[in-house]
Amino acid sequence: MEKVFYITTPIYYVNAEPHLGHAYSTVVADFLARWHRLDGYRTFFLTGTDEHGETVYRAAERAGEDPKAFVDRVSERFRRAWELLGIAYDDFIRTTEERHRKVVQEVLKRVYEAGDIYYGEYEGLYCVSCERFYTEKELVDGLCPIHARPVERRKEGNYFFRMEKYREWLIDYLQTHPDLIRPEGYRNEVLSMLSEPIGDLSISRPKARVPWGIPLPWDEAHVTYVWFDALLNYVSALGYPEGEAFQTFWPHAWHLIGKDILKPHAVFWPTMLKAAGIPMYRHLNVGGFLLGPDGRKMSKTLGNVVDPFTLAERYGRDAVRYYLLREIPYGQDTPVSEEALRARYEADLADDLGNLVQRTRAMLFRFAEGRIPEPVAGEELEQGTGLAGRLRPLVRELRFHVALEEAMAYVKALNRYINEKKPWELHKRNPKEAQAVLYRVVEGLRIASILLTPAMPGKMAELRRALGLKEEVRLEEAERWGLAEPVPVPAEAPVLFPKEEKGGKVEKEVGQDRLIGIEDFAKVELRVAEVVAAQKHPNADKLLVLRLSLGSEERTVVSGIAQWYRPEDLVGKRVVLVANLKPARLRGVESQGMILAASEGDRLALVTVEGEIPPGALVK
RNA sequence: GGCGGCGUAGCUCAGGUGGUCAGAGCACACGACUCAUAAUCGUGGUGUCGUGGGUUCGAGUCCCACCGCCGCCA
Repeated sequence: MEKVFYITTPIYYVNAEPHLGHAYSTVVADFLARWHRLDGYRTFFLTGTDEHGETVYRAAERAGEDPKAFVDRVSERFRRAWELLGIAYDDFIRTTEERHRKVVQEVLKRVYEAGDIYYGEYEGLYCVSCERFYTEKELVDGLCPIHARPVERRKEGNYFFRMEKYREWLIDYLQTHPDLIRPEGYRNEVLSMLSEPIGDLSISRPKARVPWGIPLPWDEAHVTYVWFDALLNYVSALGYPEGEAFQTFWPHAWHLIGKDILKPHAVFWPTMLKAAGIPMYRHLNVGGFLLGPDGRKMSKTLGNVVDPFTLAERYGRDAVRYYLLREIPYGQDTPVSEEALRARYEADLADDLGNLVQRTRAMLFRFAEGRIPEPVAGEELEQGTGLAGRLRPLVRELRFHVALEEAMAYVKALNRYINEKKPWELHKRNPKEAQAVLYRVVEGLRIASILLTPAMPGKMAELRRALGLKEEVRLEEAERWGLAEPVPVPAEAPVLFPKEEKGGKVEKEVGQDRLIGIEDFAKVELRVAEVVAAQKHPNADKLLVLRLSLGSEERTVVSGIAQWYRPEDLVGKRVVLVANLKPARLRGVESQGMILAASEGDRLALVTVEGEIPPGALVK
C-alpha cells in the first residue's frame, strides 16, 4: 500500500500580521510534512491565506487601500514569515485565487441543486469583527463577548445551508470514528455541541453590504459567507473534483487547527463535505493556545507577546522550531518565553548536541587522522537503530515533545559513551579501539541527526556536513547501523549552536539622545518587595544576600550594600526591586533582580516605599 | 446551571487496559574528567501523586464527594 500524507494548516485570516500562534501551527505542519517525506510518504503540505469577508474589507478601508492590494500585501507577509522559519509547503493557496473561486462556486451549485440551500430572512445582533450574529443572551453587557464592542441590529436576506439535517449523521460518524478529532477532549466537546440542535448555517451576505467575496452562482446579489468559502481551500488546492492530487491526497487529510476554530472545522466542514458528496477528512488535530511567559493569554496591552520572528533572528529558525516542538505538548495551552527557549537552546542544543559534534570532530582529528574510521559493530549504541520505530507512532499521535525527548536522550547516551570509553586515554594503548569508539559515536550522531531533521532541517544537514556524512537522508537510514563511510572530515565547520560570550554582547553605544519614551521605561518592571531574610555573602565582603518576598513568590537578590547596612537591620524593610532583570551570578550566588538605592559620594540609602502597600505591588 | 478537562519533586513535565509507578529533564550541591561551546559524566530528593471517602489482596492509575484553575455549552 502506498504511503500518502496530506497535511494542512488553517489558512490564516489576513486582517492581522503573522504571530506566534500562526507560527506554531505552521511549524507543526512543516515538521509533520518533513517527517513523512523522510519516511517515504508521498506528502502534500498546504497552507495559505483567507482573504474574503467583511472584516478584511473594512480593514482595507481603514488602511485606505483597495481590498485586493491590501490582501496581496498581507498575504505576502505570511509567505515571508514562513520563509523565515524554514517552512517547506507544497502549495500556498489564497482564497482570492481563481482556482479557489471556481471550486467554491462548483460546490455551492451542487449543494444548492441538491436542495440543501434555501433562502430565508434573518434578523439579529451582529458583530462585525466576528462576522456573526449573536443572541441577546450571548452578549456580555450588551457587547460582543469576543471583542467587547457594540453589536448592530440587522435584518438580512440570506441563503441557509441545511446543516441541522446532517447533525445525526455527524454524531454517528464521530461515534464510529473515535480518532477523527484529537485530542479526545475536543471530540467530546464537539459531541456536546451536537447534542442539541445546531440549526442551519447562513452562508451568504448581501453584496450591497459586503462586496468582498465570492458571488453565489445563482444569485449575484449575494456573496459567500467567509467560512463556507475558506474551508473549501482544503479541497480546492488539490484541484477538486477532478484533480489527480485530490484523488491521491484527500483521503489522507490531516487538518491542524487551533481550538478557537474548532466548531467550523468539526461541525460546518463535515456537514458541508457530506452535503457536497465529498468524503470526510481523516483527522482533525486541535492545538491549544500559546500563552505569554506569565501564563496569561498573550495580548499587546499586557505586553506579554512573544514574537517568533525576533526569536528566530536571535537564536536561529531551527532553535525556535525545536523549542516549540520540544516544549509544547500538542493540544495543551502552554506558556512560552524567551527564557525557556534560551534554556533549551543552551542545555539541549549547544551543550549536549552542538558540543558533542565539536568534541567528536576534535577527536577525529587527534586520534583518527581526520577521517571517519572503518565501520565496526555498534555495541550498546546500536540501539539507536530502534529509535525510528519508536518515534513513528509518537509522531503519528502528535506527541512530538516526547519524540524529541527520546531523540535527545540518545544524544546524551552518546556523550556518556564517550566519557566511559575515554578515547583520549584509549588511543595510547589501543589506537584501533579508540577509532572504533569514534566510529560508533559518528554513527550515533548520524542516526540522531536523521531523527532530528524534521525539527531542525538546516542544522542537521549542517551537522552531517561537519562530519563528512551524506547530507540527504531517509528515515530508514536511521534504522541501519554502519552506513557512515570512511571519508575525510571537513577541516573547517562552524560551531553548530554558538552561545553568546560570557558577559553578553558589548553594550550598544549610548545614543546622543538621552531622553527616553514611556515605552522604554515600561520595560522595567519595578515591584515592592519585603526583605524576609538577609545574610552576608559567603565569598564577598561588600555583598549581602537578601531573600525578598513579592507576595506570591520569593527571590534571592545579591546587593552591594554591606558597607551601609547590617543584615539584621534589613529584615522587614520594604524595598523596590527591578523584577524583570536578567538573573546574574555574583560570586557564586544567583541574583534574581536588583534593589534600588540612591548614592552620592560615599553615602548610600535604599529606596523604600512610604505607607502600607503589600509586597508585589507594581511601582510606576 | 449542564457537560469536558486539568491539579505528580523548587520549575517544566512522563506515567495504555490497577500490582519495581513514585519517574525524567532543568535548577541546586558535591565529585570525576580534560576530547569538547566554562562543555561532558557520576552521585544526591522522606514528593500526603489537589482534599476526603470508597471499591480491591493491592490505586496517581477505577468510583463518589469536595476544593482550585480552565474550556465548551446554556
